[in-house]
Amino acid sequence: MKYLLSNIKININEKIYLKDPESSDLGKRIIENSIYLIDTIGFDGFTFKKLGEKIGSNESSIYRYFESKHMLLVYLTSWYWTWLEYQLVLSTNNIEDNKLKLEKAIAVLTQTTTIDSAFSHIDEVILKQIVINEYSKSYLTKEVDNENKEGYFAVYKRLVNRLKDMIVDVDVSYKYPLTLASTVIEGAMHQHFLKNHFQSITECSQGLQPTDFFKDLVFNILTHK
Amino acid sequence: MKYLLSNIKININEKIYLKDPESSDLGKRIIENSIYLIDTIGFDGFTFKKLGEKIGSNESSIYRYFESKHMLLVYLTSWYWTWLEYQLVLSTNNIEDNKLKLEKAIAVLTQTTTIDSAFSHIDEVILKQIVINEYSKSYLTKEVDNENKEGYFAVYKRLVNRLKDMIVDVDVSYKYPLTLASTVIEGAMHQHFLKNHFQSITECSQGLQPTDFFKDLVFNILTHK
DNA sequence: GCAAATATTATAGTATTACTATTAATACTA
DNA sequence: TAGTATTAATAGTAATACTATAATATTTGC
Repeated sequence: MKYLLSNIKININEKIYLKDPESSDLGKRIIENSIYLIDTIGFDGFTFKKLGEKIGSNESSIYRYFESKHMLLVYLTSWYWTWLEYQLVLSTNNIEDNKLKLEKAIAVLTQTTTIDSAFSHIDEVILKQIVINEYSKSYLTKEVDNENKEGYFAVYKRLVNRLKDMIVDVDVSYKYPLTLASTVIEGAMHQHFLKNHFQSITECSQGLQPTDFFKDLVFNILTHK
Repeated sequence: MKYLLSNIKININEKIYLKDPESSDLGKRIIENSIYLIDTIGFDGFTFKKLGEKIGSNESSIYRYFESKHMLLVYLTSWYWTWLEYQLVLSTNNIEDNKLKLEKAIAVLTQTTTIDSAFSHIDEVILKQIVINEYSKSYLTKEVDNENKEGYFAVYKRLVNRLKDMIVDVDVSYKYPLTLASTVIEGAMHQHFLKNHFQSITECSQGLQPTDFFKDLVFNILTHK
């Protein structure tokens, strides 16, 4: 899979950045190190000034790539969802059996990322942590409707729709395929968070993964129709 | 129910505030108006200075009640979950049939709040909106583990446990009662958000409520065991 | 190989935020 | 009426989230 991916570029909505970070060395350093820095100090404590210090560059240079730290978060999470969509398609592409296909899809979408792919300057494992801890901050804002119109959340919505399609393929009669799909994707992130910080309100742990719960959930809902 | 509640005081963990806002007129004005102001401008844009202007008081006076705006959010959401827990207990108390009881519980926990209760200075309907839009910001922080130890999220966790108990009463054999309970409570908030801002990834709308989806989900999971 | 264009860096500056500290005014209580 | 607690007013601080501008480096096009 690494080999397959190595010449692929993840395309991000051009409205999200001022200058494409993939187009320069500085841009790539911004992306690579913002992932580490946000993971370490959290998005709330993260500033372009601190990032500038970390990469030995200037705050003002970073502003030439992203309008604000909010837009950088939108970029990073869009990148992640695009990458995950790619993983999803690669993993389910040739599966004929609809149930097996859905099972695989749930696994890809709900498990912790362990794959370190061919995108050398991006650490997907840590990026997933950022998505778990910070993604909702990108849309829980007063600007969400405008930003949604600009297409900032398009990839995420497309991913939910892909899962929905696979749910429908398994059971056309099920009344809430979209709601189930969005619940699985968001719910998995939430369970990963609970596993790490509020263990008393989930069975999920090292031994039992969110994936196990969601597979059980979805197939019990669908097959008993 | 209004009558029943009228002499009840919602008790909040004393570590959350510096001075009990229920103990003074200014305190109550802080709570009442912070709810309206956060709903209007969002938690990110909310400041104690703006709140001071709104209530004709001084920024520094508000700081005598709450250490920071973060702690005010923790207070408001703790108040909401305590109030919801009370609603839950009142609504399910005398129901003998475990299935009916669980059904009622899911309804209370996942529906939009329409009840305007006896707590005159707190608008629960708007407070619920704040919980939907801002609650996750109270725990998606680097301080979450310390604050969790201080008991800031205790009511929320207790609520999840109450729902779990009712799930177990309906089906002891089900393997993930806690994960299901936390998924229902958090998932419902998420669906309300999607309904308002990302309608394309949920069937939920004016006609179809998150409650319908979650009742269907839970009873399909449990009864077919 | 050199000028022009572009990218990056450095410096400075601004309004706002999220507070803290201090003092003054007011209200309530013994 | 004095003492105490509460609230208000004012000032100040370090940091944030930027913007603007000039200087320097780097790339590229001919």
